[in-house]
Amino acid sequence: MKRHVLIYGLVGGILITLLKWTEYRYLVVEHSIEIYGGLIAATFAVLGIWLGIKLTGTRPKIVAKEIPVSAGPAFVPDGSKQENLGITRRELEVLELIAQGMSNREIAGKLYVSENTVKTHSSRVFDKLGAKRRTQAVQLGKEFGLLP
Amino acid sequence: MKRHVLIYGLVGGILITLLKWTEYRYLVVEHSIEIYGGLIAATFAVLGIWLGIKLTGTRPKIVAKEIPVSAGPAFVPDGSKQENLGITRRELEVLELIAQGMSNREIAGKLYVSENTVKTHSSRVFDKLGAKRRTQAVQLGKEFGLLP
DNA sequence: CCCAAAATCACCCGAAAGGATGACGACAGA
DNA sequence: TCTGTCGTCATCCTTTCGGGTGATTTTGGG
Repeated sequence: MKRHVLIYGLVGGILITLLKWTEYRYLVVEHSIEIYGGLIAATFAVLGIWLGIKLTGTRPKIVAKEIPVSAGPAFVPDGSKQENLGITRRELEVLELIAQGMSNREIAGKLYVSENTVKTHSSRVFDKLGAKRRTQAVQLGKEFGLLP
Repeated sequence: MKRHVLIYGLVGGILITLLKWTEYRYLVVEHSIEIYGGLIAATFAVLGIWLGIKLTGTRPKIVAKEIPVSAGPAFVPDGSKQENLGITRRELEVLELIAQGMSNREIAGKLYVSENTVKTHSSRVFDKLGAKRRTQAVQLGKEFGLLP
């Protein structure tokens, strides 16, 4: 900032010297006073504008700009975990429906199979997950990345 | 922006008129030319600075500012939802433990109460959530923002 | 074609969960 | 002080779950 003021003063000095010279050169001319004034006005106006821009332009106003970032992680089922746990498609399917709060009977209806079938699937998936209850199976399923 | 240029022109006109007047008034005085020039210089310098500031000040530089936003979801329990559903502290507490996959017996042990007490709490919270099963209660609890 | 894995279904039994109801003490607010 | 809510516990009964076992059918890969 000090640099600008210094430059401004310097340029001012040079201008004054210059004007002093033009003064003696054009004072004889009629209406030279208007030309002289206009010149000074124009010069200092430009100079002022430049100074003004310099004074404020280098200090950018900080504007908070909200950036959405990521809203939904977009769940992707962990196929590798599913594999090394030996969980089959059907079993995972049943687990998902369990996680949605459905009963064995409801799941059986949705999958067009008997309730007993659902029970075997769920029993197996509980075994593989190491769960004793369906709520625990859901919890573990999420931890393993099998469920959203 | 156009307004500023207009004001600038107007002030300029007034200044010129003013200077025209001072010209005839002080031209007789020795060295009035220097005073005159200085006056114009100062005036237009100030004017220029003002214009420069106006020209740049209203155009704030946009600086991207990353705002954490997500990263850690940092779950906050929805107290209002809990209230307008009429769910008490204890009931929510039981619901949370259910969501972690615990059995009624385990919950009873953890809370130092009888299993029957846990069953009443869970029954009540199921009622208030409109759930028929504990897995469904967990699912609904998450949807209502009561659980992480 | 054959085999292994997967999916299907059945039956039994015990454990867990859930519904309904009643009761009692603590505590806060009217 | 009276009342309502909350938390606690119990009992009875039904439903759902989960474990165990066995069996049949489908299906995909060698």
